[in-house]
Amino acid sequence: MQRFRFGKRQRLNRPDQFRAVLAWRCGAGNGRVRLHEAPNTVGRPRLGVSVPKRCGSAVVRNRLKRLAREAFRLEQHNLPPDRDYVLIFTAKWSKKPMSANCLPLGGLEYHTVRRWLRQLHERLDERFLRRTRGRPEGGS
RNA sequence: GGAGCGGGUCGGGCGGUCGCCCCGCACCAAAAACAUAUUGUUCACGGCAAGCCGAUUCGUCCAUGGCGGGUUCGCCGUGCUGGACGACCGGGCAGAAUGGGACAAUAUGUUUUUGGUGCGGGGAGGAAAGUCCGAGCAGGGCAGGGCACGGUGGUGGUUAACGGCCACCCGGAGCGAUCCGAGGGAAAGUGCCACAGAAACCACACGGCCGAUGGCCCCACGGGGCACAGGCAAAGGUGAAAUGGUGCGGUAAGAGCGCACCGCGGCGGCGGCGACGUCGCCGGCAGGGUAAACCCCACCGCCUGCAAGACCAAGCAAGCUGGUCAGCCGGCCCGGUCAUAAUCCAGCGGGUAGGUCGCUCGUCCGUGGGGAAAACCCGCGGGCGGAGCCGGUCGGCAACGGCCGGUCCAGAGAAAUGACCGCCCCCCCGCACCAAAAACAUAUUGGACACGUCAAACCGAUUCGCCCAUGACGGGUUCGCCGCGAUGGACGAACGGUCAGAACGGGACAAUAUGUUUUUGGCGCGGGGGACAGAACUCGGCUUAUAGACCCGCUCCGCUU
RNA sequence: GCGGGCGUAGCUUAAUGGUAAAGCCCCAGCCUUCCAAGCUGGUCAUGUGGGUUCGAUUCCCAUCGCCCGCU
Repeated sequence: MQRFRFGKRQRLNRPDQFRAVLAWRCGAGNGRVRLHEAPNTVGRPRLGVSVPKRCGSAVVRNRLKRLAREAFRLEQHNLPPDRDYVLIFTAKWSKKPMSANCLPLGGLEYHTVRRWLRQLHERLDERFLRRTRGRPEGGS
């Protein structure tokens, strides 16, 4: 029976970890979020979420991070375990549905974020494997 | 019932599954430390009886002689030599035995850390927000005064403190409940007041009025004229604002010149802690606005901020240059302090970007355990403090304070409170049903009504038409008659009456029934919505955002009793 | 977290408390065979809400938005 947990050891905690993932330069985005991947040697997939301040107020940013964590928690067994992931929210969200150039937060659910995560990972997977074979001892 | 004012409380609830952060307990795994045991290695680590030996030392006894002194000649004292015994010391027994230490390995136990599993407990707000004030706390080596600068600004109180809060005063808004007010000083000084206006604070210039009085002229002696002296400050369109306002008197014209009321100022009495109020008297006005312009007065204020600061680990280069009448409290001065640079200050260059504490009530005492320990850790009990929260009570109009009791349980650090489902609650929309009310339509019944209709026939002091008879009277005439008209009668039409009201029709309105629509309420189904907003060292306030729900007190208006 | 600063036409900037200015842009007209340039005229603003004042872009308070510095 698979457990769907997401503790502190499954997250990226330090700024240099984030920088290492982004320096691998393997990412894709869909206009609302970006996903980056990089190999690790820990033996479990790890996620780091980055929500910049332009996404909205503190309530909005907390909401986005919780949705991302919930999506990763339920999707983690479908992802390759030897990688680090960084999910970056890029669009501007708002609680008010009528705001200009803001996406409404009300209709966003974790299913949507989970679907984005899966689609972006499928787009990245082939590129990731090619780069890993290219430099087999790269991640020293 | 409607409209409104003030204050307070809450900020969806219950259940299930999965998940996050912190704390405690238990178990498992790993690592480290410590303790114990065993084994091994090692150590210029320690000790070892009796018997034996000895060129150690001491004591007792015996023997012998020497020396010195005394002598009662018996001997006494002292030392040396030899022997025996005893004690001590050294050697030896005596080491590859034994004890101890260090190190290593193994086993067991304990503790700590990390990870995992299970159980239990706790886990966002009234504003956590904005960062507008005030404090605690920390640092600036020591840390004070003045100036400058900044803030506040009715009075009294409250508080750790505040620009907060409470009560009162004054001014303004409102019918009112209530609300709003940076609300000291313009007679200390400076500045500004556009345009308009005679003039914006400076004289009363400009523009005016009068000419009573004096002067001049004329004269019919009643007076009139001139505007020279002189008097006056009322009118002067403007403006936000113009040297008190209105009215009456008064005058040559006028004027607080006089009076009344209002405003203003001064003095005094009374009430109040006070701001101030009130009463009386006096002054006749003593001179614009602006201090959220500079300023004056009173009071308050060091600066920096938990990314403060302390410790540990790692790393780098105790590097270079300059400074010393400096620098250290920064804008200035005084006072204070360090004392010439490894140490202080500034600049350049180099390294780190990890962890623990601060930090989530604090502190003290007693006791038990661990411990070398007064340190420190754990458990239990109690006390004290706190500007925390809740309740009660007392004082106070209140803010608030005193006392008593209970409670003090978020603590992350790329940053925890979430996701899904079900039921319930509140609001909105749609549909269906039920009930009530209203409107409309239809039907039936009743039906106010100064609403309308009614034939034929009959009647008529009505009107008209036509016919007949008579032809007054007037006019014309071709003398045949014509025209107009009166009267009477017949006929026809109209009009009025009778018939004819308890008839017929219309019909406000009322009742009943049915249907439609609307509104309200209830119930059911479906759909949508439930705000503002996320702790980051901690408190006290303020400000701002906020769907709604509930409670309390009060005001005004309308209706009913 | 703390400390500063700024919001004026579509854009860039002015403006002692007294009619909000200029350049570019846009629109219309003139000129030109047409375009450009030029000329003439016009439209368009003090972030928002209060307060002080006779009068606020300016002074004060609150609020919203943006920028910068410490780190």
